[in-house]
This record gives sequence, structure tokens and C-alpha cells, in this order.
Amino acid sequence: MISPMQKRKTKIQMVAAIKQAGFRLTQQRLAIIGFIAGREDHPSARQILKEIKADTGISIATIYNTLKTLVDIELIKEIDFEHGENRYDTNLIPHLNLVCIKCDNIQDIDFKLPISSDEIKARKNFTTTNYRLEYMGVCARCHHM
Amino acid sequence: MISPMQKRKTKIQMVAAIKQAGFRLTQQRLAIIGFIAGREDHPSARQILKEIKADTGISIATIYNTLKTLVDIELIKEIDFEHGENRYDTNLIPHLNLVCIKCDNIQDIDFKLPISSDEIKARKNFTTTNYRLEYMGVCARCHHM
DNA sequence: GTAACTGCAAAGCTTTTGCATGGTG
DNA sequence: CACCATGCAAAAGCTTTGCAGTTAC
Repeated sequence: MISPMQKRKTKIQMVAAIKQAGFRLTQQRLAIIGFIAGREDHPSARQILKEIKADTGISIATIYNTLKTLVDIELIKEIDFEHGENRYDTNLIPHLNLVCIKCDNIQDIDFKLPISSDEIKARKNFTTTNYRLEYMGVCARCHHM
Repeated sequence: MISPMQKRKTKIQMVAAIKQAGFRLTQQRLAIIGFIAGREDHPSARQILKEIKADTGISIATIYNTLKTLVDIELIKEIDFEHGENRYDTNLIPHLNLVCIKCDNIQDIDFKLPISSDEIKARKNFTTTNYRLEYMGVCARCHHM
């Protein structure tokens, strides 16, 4: 779970995973998958709502429900955003999120995990199931403003 | 800011820093400092309220205000807790938080930063001002339950 | 004395929930 | 056609805010 092999799931893979997990393939779930699959930005539930509401008349509750389902079956990751809405990340490989405190943009940097979960297990008897690694600061674009 | 030299500020140092920053030394602020200085756990605003309310009659708004002030003058760090109350950390040296998903306990592990802020500046022109590094999982105590 | 701080309660914001309705397999 | 999922609105939970009263300097 902490080291999936593939960086991002495709829309087709997400559809298959939902069916395989025993969930129904509703129009709303399809719309959300269609919007989010392959994205490199990190949209919030409300952003997704705004973008796909015209097509589907979808509600915010359904967006949250579906995103939670996608997180549960490990197709996306949730980023608990400080003082704001959560964001959703399609990059499943452990990476560092660079969070701009001015424009709220999030970009990724690939890197080696600082400590392996095995080492933490050995040192603290702590079983790692998830991670969250962020540097906050000012992004390149916002330096000029 | 990302590499302070001293791990934890003492109560005396906190008092001095508050005065030096031009803030008043109210009884409420003293009580919060007295409670939090030197702690190695990671209390929430409500926990602090519960512990010191009897002595001071302090309100939750003042706790939040004061904690924000202490974060601003870099005497403590705020941990934006997923699906719950924020937690406050007196350890100012960059470290990894191990967050137990069963008992909500947070412990620290010291380690080397995965990427230096200089390297991020060079690679992405991103100016780092803060960081947040967490592994989530099950702690030693909760394995037996 | 006066500007900063506190306490209270209400508001704000994101996310969750309950329940009647609707659609998928 | 049974059951899961949706939509709506209200609730829940944490944090902030406005304002009148208080206190540190």
C-alpha cells in the first residue's frame, strides 16, 4: 500500500477496479473518474462539483462519497489540506507535495522515503499504513507577485 | 526557520519571546505556556482547555488565539490533524510524526530531511518555509488491542 | 489611560448523515 | 426487482469572528 508499482491509474483501470470491488458503475462515479483520472493537479471536491455539475446534476455529498470510495480501493489519495478543503491526488507513488501558500497549488517531487516502514517497525514497533509528506512555501509563479 | 537549533523552548524562553515580540503577558498566555512548554506529547486546543480551565476560566477562543500567536513567533508548531482537532508540537527540529490511527497518539522520530530546501529551490524554484511529515499507522500499544 | 486581550456566543466552512427517491446489475 | 447509490437539507465538528468588557503596560 505504501509502495504501489504504478504511478497513476487510467480511467479504464479505475472502472475495472470499481466493478471488481463490487461497487456499481453509476453515471456520477463515471463522471468523477472521467474528470480526475490522469490529472496531475490536485482538485478539491468543490472544484470537481463545479466542473461536472452541468453534465450530471451531481451533488456535493455524492462527490465526497465517491472520492472516499476511490480512496478506499486505493485509486487516489486524499490530501488533508490545512485550513481549507481536502485535495485529491492521483499519484500513488510516495512523493513529496510542494504546497504553495499563496496560490494553493500543489506540485509533486519524487524522492526516496526518508525512513523505510521496516525501520520504523524495528525502532518503534509502529506499523505504517500511510504517509503524508509536504513542504509548504512559495512556488515559482508566485515569486513574481 | 526550517532548521532551528534548539529542540524545545523552555517556559522562560517562551515568556521572553512573547515580550520581545511586543505581546502582553496575560495570565491566560502564562497558563498555556506553563502547560505546553516541555511537553513531548501533542495536545489539542480542547485538551489544553480541559486541563487549565479550572485555574483560569479561560475560553476556547483565547486558547486558539494564543496557540496561533505561539505558532507565529515560532515557539511551537501546529499539526493539522486529519479528521479531527489540530495538535500542537513543541519539537521545533524537523522530524517525522508517527500518528496512530487507533488511539490518535503522536510520537516523533528524528531523521534527516528527505530533500533539502536548497535542492527544492534549485529544482523547482520553490521557496520552502515549512514542512509536514507524517507516517500514519498503528502504534506499539495498539497492536495488542 | 489606552491599546491590546479576553470571553461569550454566534457564524463560517468543510464534511458527514438520514431518509425518501431513483437507477444499476 | 432488490438493493445500492443519489440528492437534498440539515447536522456535526472544528475554528474564527464581532463586540462589549477587562487588563497589562
